[in-house]
Amino acid sequence: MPELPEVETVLRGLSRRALGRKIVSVVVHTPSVIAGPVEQFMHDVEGRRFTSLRRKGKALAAELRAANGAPPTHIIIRLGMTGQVTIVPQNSPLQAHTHVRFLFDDGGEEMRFRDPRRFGGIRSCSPEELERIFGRMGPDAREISFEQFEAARRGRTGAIKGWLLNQQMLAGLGNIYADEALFEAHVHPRVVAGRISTARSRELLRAIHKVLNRAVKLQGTSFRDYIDIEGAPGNYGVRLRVYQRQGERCRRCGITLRRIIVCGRSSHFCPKCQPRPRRTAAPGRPRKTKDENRSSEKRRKRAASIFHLGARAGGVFP
DNA sequence: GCAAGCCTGACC
DNA sequence: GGTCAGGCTTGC
Repeated sequence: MPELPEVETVLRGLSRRALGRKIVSVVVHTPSVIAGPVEQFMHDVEGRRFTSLRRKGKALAAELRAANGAPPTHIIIRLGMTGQVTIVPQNSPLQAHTHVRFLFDDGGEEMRFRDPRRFGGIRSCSPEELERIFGRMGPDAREISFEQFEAARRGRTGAIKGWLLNQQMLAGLGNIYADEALFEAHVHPRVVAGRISTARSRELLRAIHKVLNRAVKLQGTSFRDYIDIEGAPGNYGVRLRVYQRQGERCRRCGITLRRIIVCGRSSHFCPKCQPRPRRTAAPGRPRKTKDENRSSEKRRKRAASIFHLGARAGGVFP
């Protein structure tokens, strides 16, 4: 799954292969993956050149500039669970679930956004909107200082696992690296975030940085769908210690690894290396189920909402 | 049936 | 305000 290291790998690939190139036209096969009006998106992108790339957490942003000196626009790409960005010849066969194509003016190539599960999406925005969206996220997980980490963690009553996955606390961890870092730091996923000792917390942040840095070096983990810009898988898979290894032996102590659900997410851990705390986060109560039918309207709203674009920020409640 | 990221909304 | 279940999607 694309988490911080996978997005970083895509960014590095794009800076080699897309930076400086001009997009002559955009083909949108699946409008619902674009947040906001498609015409606006095409207008913001066509005829502009990739001038810089940024990443925060799992979000990738590209700055686009026109030749006439108009203010720059940005596109933000979220890969979701199965998103892929590749650069291929324009005549290469179109794979199923290819949603958007950005045609370059030189060399007969194009950038493609493909996403079978459609949890990802793309939007265009102004520099100000980009700052607003990035500003809503916590510090990037690779850059967060221990002081920032502690300030965000203090007083939290939920499980550490859910806290690590909350992008407003720190941005970039998903299920794989959250589990790997918790194992590395000997922390049980159900420990109450705010009750971790300062010493242990320091270990945890060190583990997060270690796991992420190593994964960046190995160009990410390809669990199912992830590939880089050239279509190559990541190499961190062989380094996984707990993720999806339930039933297998812990490489550290030999005991059988387990899988439990914490905050609705599968969590893989070693019962011996990550002992269960005496006090755990209280599980949430069962909620009423919503009896709503799926609709294209709902899908459109969701595409907008993953970038905070929907009714809340857009029109109805400005 | 399960996996995932990330939103909304129901609860405290 | 914090916390977390539910739901979206589709291939395995």
